Amino acid sequence: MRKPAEHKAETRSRIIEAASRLFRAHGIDGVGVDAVMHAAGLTHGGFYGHFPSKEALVAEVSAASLARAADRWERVRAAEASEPALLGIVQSYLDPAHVADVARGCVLTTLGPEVARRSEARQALGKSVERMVAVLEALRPAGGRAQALAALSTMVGAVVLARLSDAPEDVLAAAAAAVLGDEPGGR
Amino acid sequence: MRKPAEHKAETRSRIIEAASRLFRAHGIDGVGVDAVMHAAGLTHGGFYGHFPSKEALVAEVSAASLARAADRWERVRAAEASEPALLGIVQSYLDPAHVADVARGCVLTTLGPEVARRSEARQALGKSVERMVAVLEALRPAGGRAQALAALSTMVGAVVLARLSDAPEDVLAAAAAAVLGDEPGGR
DNA sequence: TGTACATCAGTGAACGCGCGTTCACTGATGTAC
DNA sequence: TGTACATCAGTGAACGCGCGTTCACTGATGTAC
Repeated sequence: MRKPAEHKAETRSRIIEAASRLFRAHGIDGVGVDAVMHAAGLTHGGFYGHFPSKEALVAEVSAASLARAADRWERVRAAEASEPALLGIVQSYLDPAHVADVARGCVLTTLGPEVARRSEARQALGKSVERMVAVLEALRPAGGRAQALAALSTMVGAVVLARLSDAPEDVLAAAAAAVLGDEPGGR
Repeated sequence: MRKPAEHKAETRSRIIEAASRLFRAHGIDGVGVDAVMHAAGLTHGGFYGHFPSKEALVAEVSAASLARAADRWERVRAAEASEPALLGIVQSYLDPAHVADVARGCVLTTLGPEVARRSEARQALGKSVERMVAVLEALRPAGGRAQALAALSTMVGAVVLARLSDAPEDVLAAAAAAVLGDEPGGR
């Protein structure tokens, strides 16, 4: 069954993409190696030709998913002026569609606590978080890094809470108002 | 082995308390019924005399843990004036000790996404979240419910991010400044 | 007050099942001649 | 150009193990007489 040269790398990405969706939707411990391989159109035995362990897949998947989010933010920042770029990033993050689509949701909100318990995966996330904070800071430099960190905290927390809430829109709207500074209120 | 009348209820709480610590520390799927029962000083077979299923335990544990947090917030609110009460609540939530002590950490930050995937447990959380929001709103009524929701989002997100970060104090300090309104910056 | 019995919280063996991982094998492809 | 062989991505059976759950049993306690 030997395949053309780049075939293995393609299969590998297919495994990562399948795992990325499944882990976010059902949790890391909620998805077995065989389910991932099946979703990638393969049988479970082949897995260990691509990854040394499930833990290694988890680390790579977490890093890859969040890196993709960071890429998107940087692309938006490069393509638009600060104000519309910030608006676009915040509104698409704090969107009911993001809350509903767990399988494609931001890793920080879907797997954050689970990844925090796994040192290998945790460390693989750091760089992308930093890039996201940097984008937020660049889009509103006056607030400095602290305000960027607070904004990201608000966004992540709002999506987590919205997924637990019966009225997700309220949480999202409140968080968007706070992050974008529309009438922060009471200060 | 029949025990005094209230003994069964005491055992039940012991199971809930053990599960509460273990689930938060290792994730719901990371802890088996036997580990919970062992931590409660019992053998696994007795579990089903107290709960119909692991899922039922998960729902009850989530609800109980968050209700305890809501109790604490309400007690602080009742005991102190608004300003010190808010300061106390926010600072103890955004404390490095809270980030480090996962086993006793707020359910929203330790099990949020996991609970969001389990409808029974998710629904059991709603009331306590609402109580926490109500406390925040009461402590700063001018901002209304929206600001309270945003503040809770920031606090939850900050602890989640801090647990993923190599510099948790930065995230916590930034979130505390944003929530307490010390120099929100750039607005 | 003392004895016999019913209760039932907790025990521990057993169940079927799915997990992560290993490994001997297959067979399509690239390469050597 | 055509044939023989080596490679190696992927297969699928098998492994030991721990899971959630069931169940026949135990034995300390409360109750009835």
